[in-house]
Amino acid sequence: MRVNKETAQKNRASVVKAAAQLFREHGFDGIGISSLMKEAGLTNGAFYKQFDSKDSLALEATEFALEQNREAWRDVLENADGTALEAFREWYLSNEHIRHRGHGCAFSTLATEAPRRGVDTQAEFANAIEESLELLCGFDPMTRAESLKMICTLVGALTLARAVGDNPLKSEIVAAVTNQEPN
Amino acid sequence: MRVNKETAQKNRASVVKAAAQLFREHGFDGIGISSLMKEAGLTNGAFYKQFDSKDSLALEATEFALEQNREAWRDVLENADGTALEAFREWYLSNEHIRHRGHGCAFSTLATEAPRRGVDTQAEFANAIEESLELLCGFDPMTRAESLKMICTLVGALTLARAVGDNPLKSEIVAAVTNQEPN
DNA sequence: CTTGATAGATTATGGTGGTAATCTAAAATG
DNA sequence: CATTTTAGATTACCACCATAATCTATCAAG
Repeated sequence: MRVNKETAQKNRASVVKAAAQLFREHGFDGIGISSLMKEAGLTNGAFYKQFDSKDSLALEATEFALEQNREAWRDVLENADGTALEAFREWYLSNEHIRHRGHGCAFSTLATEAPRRGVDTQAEFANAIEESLELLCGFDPMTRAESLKMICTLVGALTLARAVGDNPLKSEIVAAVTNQEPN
Repeated sequence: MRVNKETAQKNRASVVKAAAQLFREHGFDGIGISSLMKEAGLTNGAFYKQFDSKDSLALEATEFALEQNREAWRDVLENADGTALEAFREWYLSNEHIRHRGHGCAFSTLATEAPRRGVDTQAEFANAIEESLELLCGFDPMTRAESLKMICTLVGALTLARAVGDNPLKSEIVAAVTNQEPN
């Protein structure tokens, strides 16, 4: 049945949000439209009234996840207790973040999908990295290159820490990158 | 028709090899058994005479890819022209490597799949990282932590460089991590 | 208040995926 | 050489998937 324009907008947004989470958890090919819609509280049929195709949703969901990223980064950097950089590193490699892929850094979870997808997705990634980079540069006296390198290190560390399961290497990776003793 | 044991072994190996490539390119969910078998020069039906399931092949293919990794690393480190470390970094972030996901570093291409797969896969990852780490430590005067951090940086850089397509950020990422001027 | 438009539900549809049964011809066994 | 075994080919099966048609009830416009 029809719903008012406001509800329709909200529903659409909730699909994008659910997709942004589930794609990060399962990959684009790891989750289907029906599961996606169910998670958003809707059914199959509503999908094509809002989106052209799964691919088009994938692009939107990627944008959304990358935007969430930037907001989270800004939030952590702005509300840091000690130095912004230290706080950021520790938040980024916290056990919480390692555990929750669906709400975590989209660089780690979606970057490997980008090369298989279209140039639009890749442009989104480039754009998001650029903005995140500028954000980071603004908060600490680092050159662009230094900041960029730090992003690479953190993304690699998060990805690998997740890949080893509960192996001791996980703590060792975190420690090596945050310059602390492994626990 | 039946083939001799030697040929059967070779065929099996070629399936694992093809899988190791195609999984890196398309992800585990991005490629099907039939495509896999065709790439190996066989047909659908032969698959279940050699493997229990797609999942079991995924595990073997991951092992294989990770083993290829270690060999490639050793090769580059041993036959370096200048310092082993420099040569390694440059090889790792070469345009060749960035371009060819199917034959490139499995840390970058398969690590995000590991958390969704079983503990076996994760243990394989931990093992492979450990061995690669020891390899690296042996070649240059770096602590374990330093080597581990370097691996994270390189994996992150490769992954992100691939994600941005042909955007200028690609060269910038490579430059930032290899400490050279962006071209 | 009537009427046309439409978001979402229900229900197809065609294709593909993993898996398995059957067939076949060659290899292994004795 | 006769028999049994089996790797691979052919074909089938069932589930699931992306997509689409149809139905329905509400919204929006007049």
